[in-house]
Amino acid sequence: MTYHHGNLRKALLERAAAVIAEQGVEGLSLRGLAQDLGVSHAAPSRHFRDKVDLLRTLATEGHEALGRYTFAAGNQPDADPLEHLAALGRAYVRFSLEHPAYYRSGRHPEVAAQADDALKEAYGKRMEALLRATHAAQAAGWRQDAPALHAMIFGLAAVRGLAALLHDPIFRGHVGDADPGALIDGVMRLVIDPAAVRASAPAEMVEPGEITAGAPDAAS
Amino acid sequence: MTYHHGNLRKALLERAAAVIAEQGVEGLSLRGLAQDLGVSHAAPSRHFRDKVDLLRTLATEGHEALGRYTFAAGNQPDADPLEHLAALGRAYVRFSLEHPAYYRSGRHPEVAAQADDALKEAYGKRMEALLRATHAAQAAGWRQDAPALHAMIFGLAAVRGLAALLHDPIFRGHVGDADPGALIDGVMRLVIDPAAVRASAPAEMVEPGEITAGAPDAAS
DNA sequence: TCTCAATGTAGTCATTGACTACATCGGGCG
DNA sequence: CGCCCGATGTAGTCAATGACTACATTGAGA
Repeated sequence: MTYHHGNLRKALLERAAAVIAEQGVEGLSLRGLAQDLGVSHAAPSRHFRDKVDLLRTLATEGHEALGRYTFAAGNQPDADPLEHLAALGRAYVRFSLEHPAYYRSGRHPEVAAQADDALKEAYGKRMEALLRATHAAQAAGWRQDAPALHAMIFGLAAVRGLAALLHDPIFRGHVGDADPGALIDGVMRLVIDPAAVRASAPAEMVEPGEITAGAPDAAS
Repeated sequence: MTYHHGNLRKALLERAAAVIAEQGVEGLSLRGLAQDLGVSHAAPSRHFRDKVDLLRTLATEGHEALGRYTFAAGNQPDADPLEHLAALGRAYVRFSLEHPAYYRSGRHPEVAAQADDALKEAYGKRMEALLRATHAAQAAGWRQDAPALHAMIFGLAAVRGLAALLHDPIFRGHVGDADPGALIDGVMRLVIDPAAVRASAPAEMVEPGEITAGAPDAAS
């Protein structure tokens, strides 16, 4: 800690995440970060070309972490494809609440406008995983009438919008006391909508009385 | 135009909207605005206390305009409550594409964090109108099993999320050529889901078999 | 006509991002 | 073993910006 810091890059990312969680991206300043870590104001430039570069790095990490988080949440071995998809959606929203810095940096307009290959690839991997899960759910009877792309975007829009609402102080002020957990479950039930699957003709065999019974073939 | 501008306040709002539409909120500067309009750098402070005050004014105008826009789009006299709700949703997303400055200022985190009474009221009016439309749709058989609040938030999250996706360059890059209009229609069909209503017991008389017929094209 | 509130101007300061030149450290190579 | 050089951090600087203060101009109404 004398002249060289040790791992300034990592420290910058961690401190930035803490600041963003507290004050949002708008409250982040490179000079403030340097001061917090006890280095000179120019030190961060050795690790990040500019402010967007730091945010983009955080955003890329966030997409990768979100991928692991949703994978872990959706990987219950006994879940049928519909429950799997619902679990992915619930995990997405919970992740946004538990890791606000990842959420905010990942959706910052400057970052999206200046995305690099690493960020695009991390984003693309999530989309591919989601599309696979969507296909599996459709094969199990969910929204079979819709194009897979529309069905995927429908689910993605719902969870992204719900996360946005839960991060929006104006919305939070209007719905008042609502418990986020109950809201997430309730909304995701409307997105996945097992009743509609049972009402239409299911592709796999589903007994019309069982609600969440196990369709064993959960295609990873 | 010699010493006094005439209507600087209005000119500032209009120019700000144009800048935001082009470069986003991040590209907006009060001094740049003043220069564009040929006034001194301190002139804007006579009409807006600070930058957030200007954005908040734009956001409030935007919520009011969105209310009128959706009301106009959803007010087809012969539409049933489900089509009405779907029209509101489609209008929301179209509005966000046609008026990006209203959309972006209205969802800026600084603005949401520093909302004043006027903004909260404009927001609340939209929520009330949406809740009424949701109640009507539920009375007509839509998602009757869900609490009205959950059903409303489900629809709101879907359209807000879809708008966010359509404004996100990374998403746009991944879905490629997709036509926004077709996407909006396709996703809203999944949100409103007339088939599920007809499959369960409808409150109003609905003939099973017809899928998308009957509704006059909600073009315009 | 005179007054004064509304509106615009000029000057200033602190903060911030970004750039350049210089200092220090430490590992690999002669 | 010692030197060299790339990596890392420092100090200084500049332009852009938001926000503040003091002053100037206008025009409507008492």
